[in-house]
Amino acid sequence: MTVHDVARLAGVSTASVSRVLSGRRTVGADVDERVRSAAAELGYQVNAVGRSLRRQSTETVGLVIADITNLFFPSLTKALEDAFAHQGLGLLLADAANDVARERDAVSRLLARQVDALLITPVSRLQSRRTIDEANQRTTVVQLDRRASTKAHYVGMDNSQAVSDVLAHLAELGRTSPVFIGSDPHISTTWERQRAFSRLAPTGDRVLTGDFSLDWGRTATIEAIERWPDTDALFCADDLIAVGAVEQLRAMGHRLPGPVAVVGFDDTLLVRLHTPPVSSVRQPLAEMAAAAVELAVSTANPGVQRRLFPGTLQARPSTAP
Amino acid sequence: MTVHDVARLAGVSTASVSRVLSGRRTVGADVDERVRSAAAELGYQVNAVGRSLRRQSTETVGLVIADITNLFFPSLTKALEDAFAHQGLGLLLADAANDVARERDAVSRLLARQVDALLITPVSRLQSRRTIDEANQRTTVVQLDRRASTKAHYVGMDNSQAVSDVLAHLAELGRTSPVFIGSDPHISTTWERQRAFSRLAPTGDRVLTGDFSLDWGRTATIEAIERWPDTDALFCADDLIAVGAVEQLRAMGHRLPGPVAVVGFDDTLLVRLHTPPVSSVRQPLAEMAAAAVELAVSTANPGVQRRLFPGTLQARPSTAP
DNA sequence: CTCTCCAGAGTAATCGTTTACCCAGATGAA
DNA sequence: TTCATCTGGGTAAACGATTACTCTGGAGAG
Repeated sequence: MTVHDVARLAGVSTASVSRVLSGRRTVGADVDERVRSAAAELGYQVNAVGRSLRRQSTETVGLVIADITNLFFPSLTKALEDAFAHQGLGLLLADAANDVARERDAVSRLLARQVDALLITPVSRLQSRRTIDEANQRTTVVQLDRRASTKAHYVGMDNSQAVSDVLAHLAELGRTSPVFIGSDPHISTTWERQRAFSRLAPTGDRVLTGDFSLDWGRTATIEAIERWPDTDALFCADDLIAVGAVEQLRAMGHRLPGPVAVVGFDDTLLVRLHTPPVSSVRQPLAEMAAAAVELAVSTANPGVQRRLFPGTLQARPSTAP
Repeated sequence: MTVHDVARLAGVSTASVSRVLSGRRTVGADVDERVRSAAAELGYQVNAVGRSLRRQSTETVGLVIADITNLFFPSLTKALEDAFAHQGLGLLLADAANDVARERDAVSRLLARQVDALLITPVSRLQSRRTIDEANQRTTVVQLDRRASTKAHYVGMDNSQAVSDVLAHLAELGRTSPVFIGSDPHISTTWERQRAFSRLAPTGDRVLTGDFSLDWGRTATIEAIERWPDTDALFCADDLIAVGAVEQLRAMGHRLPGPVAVVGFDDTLLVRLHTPPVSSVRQPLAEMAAAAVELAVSTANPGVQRRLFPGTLQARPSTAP
């Protein structure tokens, strides 16, 4: 079922069929009508592969997610899928499973498929740079949430501002001795949040780093309370750690809300549905996705763009007085 | 950068280049060597669009997810991505956002892209049927987790067995008056679980149906306890409802573990990290994904396949004595 | 020595669509 | 009336890779 079949049935040339169906040039009323009804009769649908080859554009963008089991990324993926589908663009998904080598592989496969743009949440702040820079020479690359290269676009949250907001919130409640529980410092978001904390918090040197897990939240909590007994807030680099911290505090006999507050990042279902609910910084996913679309489809090249969006603290019982 | 460039540099024909790089026919040792080094020198990478057009195969499968915000589906997506990437197959993702019209759209877009197979978790047991049957005439369709048509392959969990296992577990603990809290009965899994419950449970007529939400879990719990005061277990169609039920029970002053047990489906992070942890039936995602791959790539057509895998109850405090 | 067969290599057709280019006829201005 | 312009349509050349087909030379069988 091709344009030729439609053309034959309609008694016109393939050029006319293409013109009618893609609407890229006007044609006479009768030809238009004949083509449309022929196409309808045959149930013809354009073959996107042939079109892509000729047009040199696939109307598809690649998305490389650092770790799709991390609850935050499905939310981001959904926001992106929404935004791109709205533009008629498909999303070719790949998971890097937190592994730089798999990430490089995924990027290479997506490039071979001639994606019109590549979205990526880099696995590692340092080690993903080369992969991104190489890809950036072949297509438009947009870094999302995390960043590893200054040569490619970036869309994310203003972590500095977010950290500052959270600290202000804590201070308002009289909590002035927070400890930062970081996750893996190879992750750019964690890294940025931690640096902002060090710069802005009264107890800026109280920082622990570990990995992305509930257990790390638990052990870090024990360590924090032990090393700094006057701790009155645990500022966690992400929600999973925050939940671990809350669990540990309760296991240690603390009440929540109580003497030690806990706050996380990303506002995933995890903290919203937890008992008690845990405060967390929400990223404006829809706006970020819209910005990603804009950068991905922009033909004009006004240099590398960096778009930072404000995060908003969702205050919940875990930080209540 | 095309086969022509490589051919010119290597001093051979494009046919030879293609043969070496795709490895589909043997060539002489010197030609092989010359082509490889020319390709390496130019950094040539095959253009998958051209290849797809000629080979009439995109090495890509489409995945239409009913609702990607439903925590279970990201896990499924990850399992699928893993399994298909392993075969060198890409995953083109679309979200139906729980809407039959959007689902139809997504399917049509994926078909236009000539996906080699289409994976789908149908939005509605009844209304998705036509979309699936139509797609099934154009490519191989595999229904996953949920099903709407008997004419297309299906890979899922044996809900009957799972329900039976859970009831046995409850009975062992002396709980013989369970209530089933269903979700939207248009969802095939919910529907099957509910029917199995009605058939197998001693209190098979105690069934409430609502929607996929925490709040429904809450209100259903209230209603259940009110209508059937001897209720000793809440058998929920999914984890979100189960968590809602647990929350409501606690709000009503029940202890957990305690007189009323709660069990859910899908074993998402939600129930694993909840306090108290909630029992749930785990689906064997990796096996299901492997089966999906097998069906998707199978060229031989031995008729419509139905692959059911056993679920395993993860017993946790919410059903403890 | 002749004939068949085979391996290795090249030529060119092909996949389905778009579009550069061309042509005919009509329109309108001078 | 003449010439430039415009409109609507067709022809055929792309896009990039694969592969059916062809050709050549050599090996092996008889």
